[in-house]
Amino acid sequence: MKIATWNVNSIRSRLDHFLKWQADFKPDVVLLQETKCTNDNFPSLEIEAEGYNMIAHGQKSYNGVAIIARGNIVENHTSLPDFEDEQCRYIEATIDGVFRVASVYVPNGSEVGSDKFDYKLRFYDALHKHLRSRMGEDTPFIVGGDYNVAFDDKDVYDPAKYRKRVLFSRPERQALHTLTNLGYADVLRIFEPSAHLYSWWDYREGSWAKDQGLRIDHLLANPQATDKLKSAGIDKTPRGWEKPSDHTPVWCEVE
DNA sequence: ATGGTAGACGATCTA
Repeated sequence: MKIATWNVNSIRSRLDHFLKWQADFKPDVVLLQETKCTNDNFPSLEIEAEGYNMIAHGQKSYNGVAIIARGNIVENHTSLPDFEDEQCRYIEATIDGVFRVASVYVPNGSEVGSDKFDYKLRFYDALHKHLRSRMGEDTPFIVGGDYNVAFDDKDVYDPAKYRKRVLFSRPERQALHTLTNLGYADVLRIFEPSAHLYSWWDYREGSWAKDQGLRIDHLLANPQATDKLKSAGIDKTPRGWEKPSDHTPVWCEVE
């Protein structure tokens, strides 16, 4: 079973890319971020046409998350518990009653020290508390999304440049690591321990052509899901298409 | 300190 996460930067403007990728890659579960549309405007019929189900939690213009799966989806959260948030950044569901997934779109943070940066850290605190509360459950659980933070130097094309900047500053890395410290695995690194791999390339400065990216999209797995992992990778193909999202899918295969 | 690009939306805001 293949599970992927993808920040599509508007599902409506990326629908052709999504459908092509869906047909080629044949995922069983897809976790989307930055859908940028209300549930009413979500192109559900096209996405469901090939035998998929889906749920979404979206708003006008910004943010928005969704879960697409071949199996039966039962929604259990559309926001982080105990975190007042008008922005649509979290959705969680049970698939076929046997495993759990969540799609998370962590705030970008704008600039270190800004109000948006503070909001990002508070979001991480709420995410940490929620994932902690799920630890110890027997159900396999995979939380995929745009975490807007890179784990380590090898996840950033120029670590020195980003050391004190948003996406790689010390407080952000500490916040991201609190999640793995709970016992959730950074799935990609189980299979690719040392390669320089990225999931996002800025639209500006020809970053894609120069392969100047960051790995800020992650799949985190609880121990029960980690034990079932078979493979993982980053599918760079859609990033090379015309008018792409600035992010590309990150995937894993589980038993 | 600024600008570089993209998307939503209809002037800027967010990333």
